[in-house]
Amino acid sequence: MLVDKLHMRARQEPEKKPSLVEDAYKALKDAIRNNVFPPGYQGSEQEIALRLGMSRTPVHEAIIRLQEDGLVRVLSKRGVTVCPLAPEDIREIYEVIIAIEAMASELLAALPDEERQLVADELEEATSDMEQALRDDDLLAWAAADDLFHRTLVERCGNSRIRRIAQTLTDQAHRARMLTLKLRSKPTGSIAAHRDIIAAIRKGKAAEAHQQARQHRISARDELVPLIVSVGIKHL
Amino acid sequence: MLVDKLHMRARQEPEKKPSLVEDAYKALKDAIRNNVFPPGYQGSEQEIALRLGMSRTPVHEAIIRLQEDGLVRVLSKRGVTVCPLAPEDIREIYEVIIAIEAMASELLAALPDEERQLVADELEEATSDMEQALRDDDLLAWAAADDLFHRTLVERCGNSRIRRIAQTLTDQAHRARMLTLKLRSKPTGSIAAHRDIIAAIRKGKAAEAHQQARQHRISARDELVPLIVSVGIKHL
DNA sequence: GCATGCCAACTTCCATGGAAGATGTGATTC
DNA sequence: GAATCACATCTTCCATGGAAGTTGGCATGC
Repeated sequence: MLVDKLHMRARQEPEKKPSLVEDAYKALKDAIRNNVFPPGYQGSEQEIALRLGMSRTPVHEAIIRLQEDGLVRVLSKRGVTVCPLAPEDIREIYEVIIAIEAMASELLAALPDEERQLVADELEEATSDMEQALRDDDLLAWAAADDLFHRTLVERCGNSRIRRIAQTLTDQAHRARMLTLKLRSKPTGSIAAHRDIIAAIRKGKAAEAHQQARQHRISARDELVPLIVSVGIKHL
Repeated sequence: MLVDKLHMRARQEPEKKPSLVEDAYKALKDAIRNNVFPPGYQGSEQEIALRLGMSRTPVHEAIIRLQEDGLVRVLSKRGVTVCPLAPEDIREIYEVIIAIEAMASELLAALPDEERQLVADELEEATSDMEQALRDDDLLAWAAADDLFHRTLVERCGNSRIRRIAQTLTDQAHRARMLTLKLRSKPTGSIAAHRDIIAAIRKGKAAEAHQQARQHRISARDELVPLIVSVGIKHL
């Protein structure tokens, strides 16, 4: 235990201390993700503070961070509003994801052999979870496993900035993702695409991994964006 | 004048109102960029507030934003410190830039003809400025023109998230850039590379524009990172 | 009925004070 | 002389109040 503590210190991990700001940030982010505050919702910091049982200050500061993340917007003296996502925004987000994840895959494929195989194993596990979920007809489990695959991709690539950017983007896109999940047909194609990416990583073929990941996300975009447009949703 | 105001409103531009937080944010960012607060500098919000002639609150909130940008870090109860950049960070930043700008170029090349040529003209202008600066032996002007080229690339690509991410990254890398500017030999190669990118955009060849921009930034990374390592700088 | 202007009720924005935590210094103990 | 502990001082963190700005409604005038 003592060793653990020292280890933590040595690892430069500055010890998490739960602050009210952090609590508010997480709670609000979660509330937005799960449509507790639907897009377009407008409320006051006072009201949110009351709901979270804290003062206005930590709420205010959490909202500053959420605004930096692009999730909310404060309308100077008129309250804070949850940013709605237009199809245009989804397109933008996917364009960045295409570029970012392709780079992440490329970096993974350039890792030393041992670690590369380890990551590939993790990716493979997430992919078989998707397979299983599909057999069980459990869309939510499928989405969770798919999420895990893509999260692993960026978290293991060795670039903290890629990880952070990808996280912020998927936070934004989460609502759209949940919507389209129910709308489209069974996503059987993803599994094969994931296996292609994994294979390229295993072989250490950076260019191929890049191309496969890129194509996978391009396909996703080309499927989702028209779908969203077709249902006539202006924002969500 | 009245027309202007109406025009602004119509354009959904929510009217900039200079708030103290915004002032503090810009002032601090600028101070960090220009090494007024050198990397590793540690100070208190109180002190900064005094220096900027305002209360602690707006400074505190500005620092939250700067922390979100990755420029500073607040050490809970021990002051705020300016994040030093290790060579590792430079590598990370460039990896993201490689991916992001390649995508931006690709998007530019996919624009409708008219706008594409317009942007190409802008890019060409920045590039000839670089040429001129090189003839004048004015490194600072060269850097400014080079900056403008890359900024134009991402600002005109039609993706606001790409623009934002690129801006944040270049803010972080600015110090490193200024340092290496003096260290390396004359950057004559960039001009040809820029022209290749411009040509691809003019022709509307998305894949080629992507590849050219990517290669240009890869070269930059492969030149800068070893350079920084070679001078034995651990962080800056 | 309709436009106009005032006003009360909100909102964020900023200042300030106290609470709690971190740090370094010096007294105390052995 | 070295280790330990109390404490003074500095820091961020959070609460709260007042200032300034925005909005919607209501009275007023025609």
